[in-house]
Amino acid sequence: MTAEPAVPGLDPHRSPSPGTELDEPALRVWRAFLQASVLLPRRLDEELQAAHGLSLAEYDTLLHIANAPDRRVRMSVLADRVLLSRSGITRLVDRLVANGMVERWACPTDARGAEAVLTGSGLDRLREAAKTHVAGIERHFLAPLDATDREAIEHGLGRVAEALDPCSQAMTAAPSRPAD
Amino acid sequence: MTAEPAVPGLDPHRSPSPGTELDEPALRVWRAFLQASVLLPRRLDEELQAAHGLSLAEYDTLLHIANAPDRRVRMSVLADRVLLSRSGITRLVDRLVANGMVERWACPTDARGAEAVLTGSGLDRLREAAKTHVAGIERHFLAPLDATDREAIEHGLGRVAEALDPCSQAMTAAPSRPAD
DNA sequence: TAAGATTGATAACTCAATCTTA
DNA sequence: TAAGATTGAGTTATCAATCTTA
Repeated sequence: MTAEPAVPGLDPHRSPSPGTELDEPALRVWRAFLQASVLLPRRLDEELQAAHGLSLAEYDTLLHIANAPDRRVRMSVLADRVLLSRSGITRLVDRLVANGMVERWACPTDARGAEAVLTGSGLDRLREAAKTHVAGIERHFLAPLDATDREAIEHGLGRVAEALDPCSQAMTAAPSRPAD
Repeated sequence: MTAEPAVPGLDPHRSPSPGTELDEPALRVWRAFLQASVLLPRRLDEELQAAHGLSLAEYDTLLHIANAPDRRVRMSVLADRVLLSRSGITRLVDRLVANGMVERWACPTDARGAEAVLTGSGLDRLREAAKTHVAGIERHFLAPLDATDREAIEHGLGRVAEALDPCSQAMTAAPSRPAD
């Protein structure tokens, strides 16, 4: 008991080597973000899985294909959007193909390329799953946030994400409009 | 081109079955959060790995042990803190033990239990890694956020996380004080 | 009988190497 | 020679089953 003063250089209450640690408020923001960033996707994944047998990544992939012109996307574009590696998206699409939600087509303009194309069944699955998923986002993410929180999170985390990967921002900023 | 109007029921511009989709602002907050929640931990993990051969989860585990009284923690407590399953923490601690950063001791008060104990070498590794990690958090997470953003993120995402897992909040709210 | 921790089997990702076409 | 996509090997997580002690 009376807890050892904790590790110098790590515990916010002591400051042995300045610059090596976060002050208390900074630590609290960081931990709040870290916790939410683990717990929230995990919960949404569980709900999606339980209700529709889809993982969050699979859902997200279907959604990106569905929102693309003609409901077809190049594999590499898809990988960028879903924040997965090339091989990762190959395997994920393999699963969707095996379950009849997606078909793989050769790219007409570049014979090296492949396109993932949503099937009717895939669209149906997606539409069903969307109800669950949207409800989950509203309940677990949006509900606890007031207008100020939402504004700040969009702004702040938007900048954070943009700095980490400038490419992936097209989608976030201007959803499904060709030019903006 | 001129992008098909996208999938009904999924695209914010059309509203075929109300309640099935998020409005545009909500969608933007959500996507900002989702992107940051993938990209930021990934980047911090890469930096830690490159500079010190530690994953983010390993770092976090070492930190929790280090900040515990006596630098020792029960495995199950550790699992809760690091948001890992029981078997997950067993395997992670296995790696830390194999690398000499942690030792496994029998729990004195409950012979079923085990405690993870930080070694001197583990503490050294942690201290070194902390420099990199704190710098990364400041640079990639805190720097793009102004005071308002931080406040909102701490409050808002704090509530989000708390609703998803009431237990895991003890740490976030009151770091390393026995009673609060 | 239940709780703490570990082990076996499995899933989903990564990197590096490969194959095909530009 | 390089770019798009896939395959092979390895890593790290999970769940379910097991072992030990309360």
